[in-house]
Amino acid sequence: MAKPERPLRADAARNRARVLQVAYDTFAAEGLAVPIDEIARRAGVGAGTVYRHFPTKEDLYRAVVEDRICRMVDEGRELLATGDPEALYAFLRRVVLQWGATDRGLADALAGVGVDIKAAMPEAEEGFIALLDDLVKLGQKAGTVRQGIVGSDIKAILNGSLAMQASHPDAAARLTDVILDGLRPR
Amino acid sequence: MAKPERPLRADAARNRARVLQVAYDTFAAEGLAVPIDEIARRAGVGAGTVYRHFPTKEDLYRAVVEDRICRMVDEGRELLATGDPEALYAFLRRVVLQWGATDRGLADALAGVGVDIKAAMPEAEEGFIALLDDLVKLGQKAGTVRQGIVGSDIKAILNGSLAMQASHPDAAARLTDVILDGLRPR
Amino acid sequence: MAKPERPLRADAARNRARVLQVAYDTFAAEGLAVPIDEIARRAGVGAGTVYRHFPTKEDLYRAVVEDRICRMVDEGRELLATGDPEALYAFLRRVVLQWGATDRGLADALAGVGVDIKAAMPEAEEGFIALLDDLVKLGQKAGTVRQGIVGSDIKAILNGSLAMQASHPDAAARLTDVILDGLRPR
Amino acid sequence: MAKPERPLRADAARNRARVLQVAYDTFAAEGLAVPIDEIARRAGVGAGTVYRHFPTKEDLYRAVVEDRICRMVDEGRELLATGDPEALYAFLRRVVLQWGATDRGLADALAGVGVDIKAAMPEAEEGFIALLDDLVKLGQKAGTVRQGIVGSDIKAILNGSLAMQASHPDAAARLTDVILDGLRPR
DNA sequence: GATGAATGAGACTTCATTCAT
DNA sequence: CATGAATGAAGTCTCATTCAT
Repeated sequence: MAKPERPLRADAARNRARVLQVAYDTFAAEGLAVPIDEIARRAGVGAGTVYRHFPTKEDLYRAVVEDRICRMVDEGRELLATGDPEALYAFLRRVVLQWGATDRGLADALAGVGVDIKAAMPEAEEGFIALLDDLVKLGQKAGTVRQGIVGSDIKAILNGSLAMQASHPDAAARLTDVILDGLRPR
Repeated sequence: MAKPERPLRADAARNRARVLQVAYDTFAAEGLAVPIDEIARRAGVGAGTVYRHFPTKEDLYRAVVEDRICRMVDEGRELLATGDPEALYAFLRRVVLQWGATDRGLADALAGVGVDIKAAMPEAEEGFIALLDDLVKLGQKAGTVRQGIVGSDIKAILNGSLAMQASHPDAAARLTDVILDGLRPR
Repeated sequence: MAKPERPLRADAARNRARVLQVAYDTFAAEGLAVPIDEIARRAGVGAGTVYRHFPTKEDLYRAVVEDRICRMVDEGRELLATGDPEALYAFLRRVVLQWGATDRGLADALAGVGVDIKAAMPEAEEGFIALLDDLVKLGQKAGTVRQGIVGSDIKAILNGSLAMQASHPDAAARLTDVILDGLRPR
Repeated sequence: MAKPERPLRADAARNRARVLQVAYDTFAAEGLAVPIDEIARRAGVGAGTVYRHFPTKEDLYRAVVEDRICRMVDEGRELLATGDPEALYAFLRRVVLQWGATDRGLADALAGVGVDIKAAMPEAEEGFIALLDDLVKLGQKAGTVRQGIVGSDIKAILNGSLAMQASHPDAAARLTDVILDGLRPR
């Protein structure tokens, strides 16, 4: 996928991957305010190298988010493949409680803080919405999800749940179930 | 009430109120990243004047948020006084849809972005939680709110709902109802 | 002395004196970096009142220093009147050890930091030099001060001794005697 | 010597040296109140460059002072090596009259204005005191320096002499000899 | 005359981005 | 290509001085 353009020299690819990983860890742990120099330092490269791969800070952040979303989608696809009527709920719980707990950047990204996903990464956004659509339909067919709900609604609710988890981590598990209850047919 | 201390000179009070109003509008519209100088400019005062009233940027933000929370609490108290078993839901809908729609700073504040409300404004926080407790109990007595929920849970869910409204304003009305449905007894 | 111009209303005179006293204490204790607002606050007056009496911060500082120098001269005159051949040394010891220990502003002033005494307060400067001249002559007549020394030399050495006292207060008493020994005939 | 760490790129070393030189000249000529921006401008670099090499203004000042002190110590060591019983006096005269005449920052630094040498640069301070100790002992052995004096006393007296030179440059040569006379045995 | 609020220039510092090595 | 030094535009905050009350 992406745009191979030119296969990138081996060391360059290694650097790119390392920067991406470090940026992910750092944004997740400390938010978007971390200077690029700091990320470069932690990745063991010069600031210039970061800028070679990601021309602006926003580009770097976007790449991090895109990577995250793709991983989320991968996990969701696996759950979908099981055919479990509870797959949607299992997916949302996992994202909120496991990812959200360690990844402040993810919540921000989904909420549109720092980057407009839809505009910046239409493909990732589409894939994500498509997954949610599929999970919703699976549930609706099995009667575990109320009618009238679509994939983008789930994304909105996921946003909210992540924000809730970020601000009230202790109550998040219980309250996520409360919120998800609202998605079930009465 | 509050702290009379000294009634503040007429011009000072005028400027303080204007700065607070401008800061509110500006934070609401553009988030926390706006420079103090810009707020001063819009308020038609020198930067020094802002700093006289609010020694640090956080102090200003805190004052804005405190003001907002107090207004929210006032509205909530009115709804509570009607004794309507739906008062909790009416309150949350109003906060999310009417306030949240124009007030990005409010969502940030409740989510703890930029200021730790509980630490910075314990009184405002307490009053808010107390209101939510009362609204919850009213609903529980009338059977419109499920057992096991407490005021701070509502605050967490409100946070989430505001984040949701911020990122998906078009679907917010419908989805807020979905979320609130989760609070009702099954 | 000074310029009576108009005898100053009683309350104004009181304010002026209070500001001067507070400014002296504050500069002595904390140096010249203290804001005028702080001095006004400690004096229990508005900043505007300070500026009415002392149009600039330098004017205030100058007045403080002039006042100090006058007091120094008064003490020196008393010692001179005793006719004691050691009067010069007694005077210098007292100024360095007793005044210098509590009055950083004095050392700064004599050293020309913050204000040029000779230019700003020619009268005070002249009176001070005249005193030193008299003390030197008294000592020279009695054979306790070497020839070739004049009043302004003493002022220079006093400056140095005050600087020494400021930076090494513990050794100042002993070392002041060492320095003063250099003034005695061999 | 020093800390090789990494040899610093050629251009960086050049800029660092230039900033240090300009800072030295500027502090010497105009005191510590000069803004960093002004030093950057005179050095022909951006303010950020100054901050890269010297993270705070104090760091810059400290580096300037440390450099000065090291040069002083070097000169003193040379004089010591001659074994001349007058070495201490020659050293002090040279520092006061040649250095002090053009270097107000040096006097300030030794006096502890703006930076606490002992705390900030313990090595430089120790080396300086050790040199003075050696010079004193050389003189005491030869009978040119009175007993009971130690290196730190000389530092205190040097401080004073520099202050004297700063405020009364014309009389400094003569009066320095007077002060130094006090150090000789009677 | 006194007050203290307002002013606004300017200090220190940070950091996204560029570019010489 | 990688490096990391240089840049310079902001940002926050301070304070001498002025001026409306």
